[in-house]
Amino acid sequence: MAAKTRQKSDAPDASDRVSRIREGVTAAILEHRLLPGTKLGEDEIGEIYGASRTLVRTALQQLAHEGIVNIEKNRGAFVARPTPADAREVFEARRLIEPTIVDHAIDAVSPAWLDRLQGHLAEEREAELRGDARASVRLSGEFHRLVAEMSGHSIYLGFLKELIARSSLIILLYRRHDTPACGTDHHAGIVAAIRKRDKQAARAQMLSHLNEIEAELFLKDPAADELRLADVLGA
Amino acid sequence: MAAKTRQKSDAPDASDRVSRIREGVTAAILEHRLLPGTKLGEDEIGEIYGASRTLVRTALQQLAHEGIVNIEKNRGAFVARPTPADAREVFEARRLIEPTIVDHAIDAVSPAWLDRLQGHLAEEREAELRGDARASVRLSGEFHRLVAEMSGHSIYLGFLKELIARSSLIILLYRRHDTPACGTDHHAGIVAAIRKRDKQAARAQMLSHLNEIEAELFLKDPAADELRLADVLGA
DNA sequence: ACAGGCGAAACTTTATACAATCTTCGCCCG
DNA sequence: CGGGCGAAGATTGTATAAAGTTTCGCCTGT
Repeated sequence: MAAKTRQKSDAPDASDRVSRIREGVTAAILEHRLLPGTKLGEDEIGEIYGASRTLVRTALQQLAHEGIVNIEKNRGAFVARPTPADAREVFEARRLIEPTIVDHAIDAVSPAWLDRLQGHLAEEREAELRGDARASVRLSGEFHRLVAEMSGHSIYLGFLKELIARSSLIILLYRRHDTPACGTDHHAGIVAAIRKRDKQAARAQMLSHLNEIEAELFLKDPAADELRLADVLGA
Repeated sequence: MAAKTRQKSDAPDASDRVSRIREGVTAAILEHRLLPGTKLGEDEIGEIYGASRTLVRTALQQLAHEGIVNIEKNRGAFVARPTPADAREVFEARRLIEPTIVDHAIDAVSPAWLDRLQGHLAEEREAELRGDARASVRLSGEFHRLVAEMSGHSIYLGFLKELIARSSLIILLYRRHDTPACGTDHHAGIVAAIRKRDKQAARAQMLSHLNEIEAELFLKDPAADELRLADVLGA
């Protein structure tokens, strides 16, 4: 019922064309194929998806609202470039919300959900074995999203989708080493706690998981312009 | 800086025309001049604001993303009608986020902010004395938003804006008595705690404030269709 | 040789026209 | 007299074209 209310406005996998565009671009950003600062021209995207600029524009506006695209007036849309301050805010929000989400997930636990979680872990392991960094990044985020879906809390799910997308950009921009996404083992531990219906352990593991991800980042406050230049030179 | 990143995508008070439409409609919904279920025709709104359907459409899509408008394919946009389940989710989320927000607000406390808070309390009292229910409803929500702005946490602010807007609809739909919005006294108490920089008291007061608001609601699960009929008859 | 300004091209923004879909009202049939 | 079918009207979804803004290159003047 709650889901039905949002179904049309926010359809996650609707078959209409604007959703296809949105998801295509989102995937490209989340898999780090589109780097922060990249210009997303309307014609360009429209040609790729065989759609008119009207639809592309709608999709880009949605992505802007989700915070992974910036629309600058009369200049166009660009892949967002979160600042270190943004990064800290995102992770703080995740530390606040995700422990509560796992709580709810445990309340909703069922064999079917455990299967899905287990299957996801398998996918993650496989991608990492393959050395497929893109798939790893994507699956790593999808794990958290899966737990949120499991919680059945549509508002938390919506918030978390936004936070995950931004996190992906943040990790790309600020990670220290070439860490292979965030540890698959952490995810396995969280699933184990969910299976045991041990809320306290699940919350604690989720929290430390998030802390470790953030700890691997290099979040210094640069003069924003310096950063911009440095990145451009690097790319 | 963080704010600048979101400025264009999410501009709260930008001078462009689509923002004017969005804020006009939002205000109408928050002040309970537009009731849940009301159809928002594109031509209709466009004529009011002297804008073409393109701009109206953009504004409505943003409102849909904020959760206060539902867009049904090929049918149009309607003021959202949150279910009791939605209502419980919204208030749970607020209970999670707002105590943390007041914490941050206390960290950012300054004479200027205290003045703004005090001024807002005065406005609220005045509106209530005038018996201006519309202004009361609006100001009551704006208080929470003000605290969120004070916290300087742009992500929490964005989330809370959404939650406040939905809360307004929920209160309209499900309140038991004609309670004069949520108690101004609570707000005064919260401001007092902020002034004293007493985080524990501020969190506790915010929490009990939210609990009291929700306690005044009548959140039974009706057959959705029954509810719809009852409302229509009432209106 | 270099700085400043002018102009054209490319892009976004906005408006309008067209197509598809749904709703509604009337009519016919049972 | 009630229910279902069908066509007209209205509304949304999509595309295209006109308008405004920015940006970049080039030219001129010093």
